Amino acid sequence: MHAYRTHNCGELRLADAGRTVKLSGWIHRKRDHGNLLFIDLRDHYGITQGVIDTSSPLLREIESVRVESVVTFTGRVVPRTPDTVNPKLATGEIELRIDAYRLLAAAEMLPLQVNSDEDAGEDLRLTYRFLDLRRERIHRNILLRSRVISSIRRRMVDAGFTEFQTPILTSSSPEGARDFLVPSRLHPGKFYALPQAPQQFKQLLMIAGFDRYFQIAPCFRDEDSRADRSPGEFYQLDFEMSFVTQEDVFAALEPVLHGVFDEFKGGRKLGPMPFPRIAYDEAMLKYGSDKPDLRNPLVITDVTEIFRDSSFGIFAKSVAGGGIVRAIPAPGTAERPRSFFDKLNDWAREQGAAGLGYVVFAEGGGKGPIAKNLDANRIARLREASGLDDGDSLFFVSDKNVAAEKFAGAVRTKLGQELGLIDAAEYRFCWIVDFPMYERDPLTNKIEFSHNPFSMPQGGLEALETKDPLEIKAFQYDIVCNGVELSSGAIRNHLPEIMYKAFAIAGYGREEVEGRFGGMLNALKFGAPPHGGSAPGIDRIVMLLADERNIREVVAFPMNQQAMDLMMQAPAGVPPERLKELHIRLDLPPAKK
RNA sequence: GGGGGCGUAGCUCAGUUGGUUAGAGCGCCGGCCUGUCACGCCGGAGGCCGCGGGUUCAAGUCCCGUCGCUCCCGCCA
Repeated sequence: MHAYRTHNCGELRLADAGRTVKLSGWIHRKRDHGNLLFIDLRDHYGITQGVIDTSSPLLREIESVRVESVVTFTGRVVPRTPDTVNPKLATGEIELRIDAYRLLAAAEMLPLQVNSDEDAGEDLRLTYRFLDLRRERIHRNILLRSRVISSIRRRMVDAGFTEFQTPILTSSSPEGARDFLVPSRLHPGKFYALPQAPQQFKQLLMIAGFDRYFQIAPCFRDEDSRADRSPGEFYQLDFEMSFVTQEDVFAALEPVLHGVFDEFKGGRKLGPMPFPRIAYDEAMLKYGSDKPDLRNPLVITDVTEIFRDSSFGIFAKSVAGGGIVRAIPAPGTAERPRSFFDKLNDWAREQGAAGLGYVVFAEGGGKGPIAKNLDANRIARLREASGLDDGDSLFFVSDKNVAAEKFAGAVRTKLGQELGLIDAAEYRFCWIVDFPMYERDPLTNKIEFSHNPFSMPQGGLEALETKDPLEIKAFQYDIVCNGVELSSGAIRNHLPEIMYKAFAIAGYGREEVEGRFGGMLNALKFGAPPHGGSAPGIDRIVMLLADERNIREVVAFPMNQQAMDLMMQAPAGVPPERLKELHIRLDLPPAKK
């Protein structure tokens, strides 16, 4: 007989009745009837009910074992009587008559309850993550993560991609975030950097002729966390392809993502392929965001001209000062009480906006504070521009360009939620394309790269030499699902001359570019294929599929918001000898009390 | 770096206009119970009300400071 088990806790069925079996697992729950004791035994695979009564001398002993202790039960599988079958359990048609028992590891009193859905505080859950991970929901999430990654890997290999590993200890990358640094013992005063992404390595693999690369790649960025952004580290499906256009990249990734979502979507709906392509400018206008949630049917319109020189003074003044006015529809809200509009206005102020204007369409005209200050002609134009009619209302925001655009997006999202327009059981993808290559820093007034400086500008060298930099688009794209940015990607700039010119426009001299990105430039000089790729975030994909709102729910051992591992107690100080060996002396700020 | 929320028993939380001995559910300990599956019933232990200061006859409650967690902005192409 096996030492620990002949079966797992999820597999016994009616057909096994009569067999003598051995099960091992954690005591999930006990129901003690005095002379009859039920024990739910749990392992990774499921739960099986054990039962023991006064006919066994072991009853008193097993009664006293605490939940979450690890035990082995030996006994006979017996069918349950029809009235005691538990349809909620896969093993619910049988139970185990316990006639031998072994305590493998006793558990102390628990700091959090494994057999409960009760939401423990996150710091407690992270301190005792090994217990938290026993709990059904998070256990399932981590398992889903594993299956999703397997599925991605299989689909990528089937699509002709080759998996690589790239260095973890590497040099500082030219990307935007802060690096995590690792001191070098052999080279005092020098530091490795952990990769923010394997960006340069995957490009080098293309230059090396490997054609189609992918990696489930760990990425490290020393930036503050968010609910959808892991502190410190996260994983990407990093891939790159040679001899491709932007559409070739889309055509490669779409079936992988669509396939994975289709495989794991459960009962939820999934939009069709190909995913819609939306230009960045259009996304900012219609959705007020470069990561629009397309489940939200509301579309923003620009109504700046309708308010220009109008008698609604606040907006007319804003427009005269170079501002814009954006309108967000709220269909079917005309009959809502005044408090509906007031609450949204309060919310807008909380968000730091001046307020939220609105017009209610009724009886062929307009009602509300703004409508009183607008002539009938302008009301009619608003109605036409927004495509609304009696029974609907229209909200307005006015501000300088970018601020108004973004706040209109926030209002669109808020209205979508308030009006219940967003179908939670649906996945809607889109590509955002044609990102601007450059933007003007509002503070310094300088031209700078708006996103990735290594993207190929649309129009190539000619565009850089002849066009207004702010008009130049890049072959750069994001993939977005349900308002979550899954990745950025680009067709890379693989020609040194275009790279020098692109950097020159942003104010970087030839020497500076060579100094900072010499390795990459050098590689491009010896025959680089046109190439491009993308890197969807694995954690975010799993988060969407698991229907979780916090990314830490799909990471087995995440750090907390302060980038600390509460269980392993990282980061930690190091002994002075280690620092000495590294030639590092600390210069700490005054200690907090 | 900035803003919001939270901090009371091992856990999740309640705690009224400041007013006797700070409560509940779960867990823990003890007792009863032979068909439960969130078993039930009876009893018990368990509190620096995050920490420090202040106002007051009186502070979990009000004020100031501080620490911690979390959500958002900045930041993250």
